[in-house]
Amino acid sequence: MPREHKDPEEKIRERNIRLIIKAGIEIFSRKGYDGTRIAEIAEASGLPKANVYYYFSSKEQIYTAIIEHLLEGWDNALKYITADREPADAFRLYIRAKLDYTRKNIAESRLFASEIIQGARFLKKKDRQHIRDVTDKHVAVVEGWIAEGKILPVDPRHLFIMLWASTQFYADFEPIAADGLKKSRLKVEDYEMAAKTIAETVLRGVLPHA
Amino acid sequence: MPREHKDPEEKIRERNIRLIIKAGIEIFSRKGYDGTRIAEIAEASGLPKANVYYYFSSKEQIYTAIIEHLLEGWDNALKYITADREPADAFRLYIRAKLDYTRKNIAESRLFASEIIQGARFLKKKDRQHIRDVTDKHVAVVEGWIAEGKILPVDPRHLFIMLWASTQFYADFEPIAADGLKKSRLKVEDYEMAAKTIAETVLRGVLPHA
DNA sequence: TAGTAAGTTGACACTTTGGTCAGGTTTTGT
DNA sequence: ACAAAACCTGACCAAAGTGTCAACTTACTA
Repeated sequence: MPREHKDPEEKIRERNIRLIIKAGIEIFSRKGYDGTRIAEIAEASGLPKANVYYYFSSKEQIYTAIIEHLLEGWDNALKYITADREPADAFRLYIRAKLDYTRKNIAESRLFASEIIQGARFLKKKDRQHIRDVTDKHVAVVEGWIAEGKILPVDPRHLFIMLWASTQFYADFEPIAADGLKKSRLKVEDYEMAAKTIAETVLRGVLPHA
Repeated sequence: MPREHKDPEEKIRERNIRLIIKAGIEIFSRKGYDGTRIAEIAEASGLPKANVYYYFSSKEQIYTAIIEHLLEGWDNALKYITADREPADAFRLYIRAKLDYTRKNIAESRLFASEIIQGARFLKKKDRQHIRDVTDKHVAVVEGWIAEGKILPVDPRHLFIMLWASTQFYADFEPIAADGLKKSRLKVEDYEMAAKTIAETVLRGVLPHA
């Protein structure tokens, strides 16, 4: 067990932890929790295994640190659904931001997906609660729009699941998405086309008249 | 290595293989490939580990047998997109069938998702080709509908990804879907509501006038 | 610049795991 | 009933995995 350190802002410490987290994201995302070996994280981060254990007392601690870390980044893409925007703009921004974020953070996305598929074993209660709170807020906004007649009456929760699922898919299931698009790998243009298709379809699906 | 057997329809063999596959689906889906231990599959299937190895020569062989097995079942839900149907009916049937299949085969769905997230390491070339072929066929049908003016010009490939992603999500990411819906677990009604929302939204999104 | 805190690491202990095997029992065909 | 084929399994490896530790080096501080 590593000793308690005093914790001013240290240089070496920060750098090494960053390296470990970065390597961890990459490897956990490809191998899942159980499939990942600390030795591999050590190698990928350029540190000897024992040094990894100097900073983290267990595999689980590395993993949960990563989960914590990626949940922070998540929130940013989800801030576009606000009542003062027009629904069309809000959804378009949301879809683009989400696709952009997942494209630039594919490993994190997959790691999170892996964690959920395997039953959210290490996702803390407070983190799940946070996700629920954010969802509730967005749902309330959509319900407001429905009440104002700005969008058609559609179940907001299922609607968000649709958006989340559709945007997430390109990163999490890239091999299948690429096969479906007849590409060998996805490029930026594919993500742009995805944003366009999802936005157009969903907007026509929820906006009145049109 | 197990010897070659003559292979008439055997009773014991079939039963044991079925038990192993069944247990394997359950455990591989929860733990991923690397996280699964043969001993656990053995225990869950009620057979001693050595007996499992009597029927399968390696962990990988069990795993690929399962993948093969679930891809067969997959095709059935995907047969509803045919040119002689009206688009609205075809999409509705497709969405319902897909959600139904995933709901009744959650473990398989997750296993497949796990496999893809981890880079489709064991998905054979021919299986990927098969998926591509089926997609191509469906894409052609949708393109036909577009040419006839029966649906709006939308990228068929991204459209199918949207549908696949949305339907898949409820099974693969059940904890998150449940959180999003403010339920502790998903029930049949939730899947029905999902089908309704997805179908309504997408249909309004791709059908003309409406 | 001396002393202490922080960081580093090879080697090791212990456990788990995939896979093997030799010899046993049951089933099947004749 | 007999032999052959199919089936079963406890005991056993070698490899790989997690986590530990004592001794060493480097970095900071007064």
